[in-house]
Amino acid sequence: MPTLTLPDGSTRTFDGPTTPAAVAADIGPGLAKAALGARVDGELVGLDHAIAKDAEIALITGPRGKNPCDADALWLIRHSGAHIMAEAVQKVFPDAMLVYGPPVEEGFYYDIAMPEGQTISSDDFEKIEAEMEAIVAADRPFTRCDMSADDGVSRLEQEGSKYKIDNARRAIEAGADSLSWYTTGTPGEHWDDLCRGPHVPSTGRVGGFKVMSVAASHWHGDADSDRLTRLYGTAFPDRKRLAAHLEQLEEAKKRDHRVIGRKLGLFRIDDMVGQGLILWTPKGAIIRQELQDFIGTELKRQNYDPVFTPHIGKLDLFRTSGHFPYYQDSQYPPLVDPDAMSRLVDEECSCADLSNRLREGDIDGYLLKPMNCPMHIRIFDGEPRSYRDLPVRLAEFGTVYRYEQSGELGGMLRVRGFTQDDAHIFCTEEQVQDEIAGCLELVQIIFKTLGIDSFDVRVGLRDPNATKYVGNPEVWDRAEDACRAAAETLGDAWHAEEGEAAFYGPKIDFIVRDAIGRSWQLGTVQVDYNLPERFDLSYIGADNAPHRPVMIHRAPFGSMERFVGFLIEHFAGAFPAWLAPEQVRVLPVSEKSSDYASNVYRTLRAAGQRVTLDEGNERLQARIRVAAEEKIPYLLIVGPRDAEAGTVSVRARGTERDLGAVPLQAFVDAISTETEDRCDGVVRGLFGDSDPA
RNA sequence: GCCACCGUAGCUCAGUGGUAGAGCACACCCUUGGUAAGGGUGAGGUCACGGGUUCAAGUCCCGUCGGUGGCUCCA
Repeated sequence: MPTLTLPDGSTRTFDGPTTPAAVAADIGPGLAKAALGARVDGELVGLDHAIAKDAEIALITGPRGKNPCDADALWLIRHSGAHIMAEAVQKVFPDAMLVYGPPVEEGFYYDIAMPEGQTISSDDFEKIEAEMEAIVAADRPFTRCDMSADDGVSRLEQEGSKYKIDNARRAIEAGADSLSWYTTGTPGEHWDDLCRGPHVPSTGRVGGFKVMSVAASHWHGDADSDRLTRLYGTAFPDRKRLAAHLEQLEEAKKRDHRVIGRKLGLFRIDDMVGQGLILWTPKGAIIRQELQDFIGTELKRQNYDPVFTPHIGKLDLFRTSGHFPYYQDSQYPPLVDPDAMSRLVDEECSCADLSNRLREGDIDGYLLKPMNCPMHIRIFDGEPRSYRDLPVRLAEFGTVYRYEQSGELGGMLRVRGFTQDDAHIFCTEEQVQDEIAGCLELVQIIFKTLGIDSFDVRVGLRDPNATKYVGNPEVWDRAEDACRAAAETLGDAWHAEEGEAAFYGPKIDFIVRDAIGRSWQLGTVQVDYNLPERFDLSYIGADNAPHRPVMIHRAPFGSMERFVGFLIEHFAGAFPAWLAPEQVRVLPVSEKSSDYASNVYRTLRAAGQRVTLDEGNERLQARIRVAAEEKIPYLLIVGPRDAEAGTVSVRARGTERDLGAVPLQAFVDAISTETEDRCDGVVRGLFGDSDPA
């Protein structure tokens, strides 16, 4: 006699074992029709799930009206969508073997092993979708069939799919004592697939779906294992929500920094220069320079010492740091000294030999620096240090080069040459906590000033079961506590991840998402016990004995390239005035006002604003449209009326008309304050509207 | 690096093996217009690059380079 408790606290008692479907029917026919699945004692289950004892139950239904779809409902729909797509694929490609098809954040995928020589291309999507359409239209029930583990495995062995056998074995190893299949329709008659479920009650409940893309993947995520075809799809309860999702994706693409960057002329990647190497055009350079100036003032406040170091250094430096040859795969090959090169040519040295001898250290060469720390360490070590000198904070916008795999490169977000807003803090063990706090404060100032409020903070801790870490455990514990405590000061969301620490120390990373939903690490703060050891760093303590300093690596922006790439998307190109490459554009109504317009232009220039004068012979509307597309924060429209009164008509970005006319000097003062204070809304404040755009 | 797709004017894109196209941007002319596209004319191309098939290739095939998405990596 199970008694079930509903989310509102009410209870219902049943005579014997029951199912969510029966519970829904008991409540009402509407709910019975709308139900997709249920959570029973927190576990997501199908409507046919047997409930034999008292439990808490929440029925899951599709969305009503314009409400967003419940996450559980979407999960069920997409999981079922993956099955429907798999069935369709096997109809189109009968020899395709299925591997694994889970729901994911934006939809689902199915990994498929295609027979030798066959591929799925985007041209096939239409055929697959047509088959899916037929399966959905038939509205066949998802029917679950359970088998004992032994019977299930022998069935799979008969069918001969090594992938499904593997899935089953893994499930059994994880503790499953039976295996289940889901049929889209009648078992024995219709298509089925090994699956733990649950699913929506019938195929018709997957109301809107689309095959999105095809990509390669590896079995078990192992690059050395079988190559699979991964087909991505998405599904929604209805076509309307699918259409809304697709439209949202289109919108997101318009925010892509590669699209906006080209449109606004912020940066270029040039084939002739090389993959993953950013050319900062004048407009993009302004944004970067403003950011560097911004953080520069904060660094001064926090007593950092700026330094400059070269782009290349001897291989021995990076042998000592451990970067070479350990990370050789992600470095540009070393540069060999010209004299040494001549000798090698005389010796008829082969490439393989050269590579070996560089690795062994027989010949020296130079490396494009993959990190700045070894250089900063040599600066620290260049003079004797007393505990009274600590902490030493060396800061540099240091450009580093890493030979990232070509398939990984993307716009400004993943590149081969980038400039870190890097600094290394050399301090005592006791100072670590305060120094980390100082670093986080920097990150906070940056994020707050730029209005970045959606980010993840990940505290990377060591994996308690691994032995790869350097430094002693008590020191690690203290550093990890310091990282946690510092993250705590950020208040909201941070999470610790075991095993995410670097081998040399724990770290705090700041992670954001780009326009199309991918995660990227921006700022980072890392404690390092390894490099001081490798370089044998020391300072003289109060006890007149040498001690090992601790190093902290930190880059609040991460890299200028990635940060600006992200920022372009964050602002969708509409930068606040202090960052905008062009802050103000003066638009004379007609040539009659061009003298006054020049006067306005010169006044703003003299006040240090980045201003242009558009004297084109287009109509005012056309010039406004162009300026609006260039996302210029302020347009000053000046005509005879303004010339007469000595005013400017201010049109702020994003407004339909000008805010009104103000005396020229009032505007100059307001925008100067707005840009100097790196804030928003001062100009608008002139018009009694202090809301930022 | 791997798999799939893509590469035509500065940009966005049409183009069925048979003479290279459009819109925007650009230049010039007309227009002097008070808040998101006034009109006209013109210039602009080794169809990514290199081979091949064919009477004929932007179009078909192979290779290279580059881009996109994903996988794998990411000190």
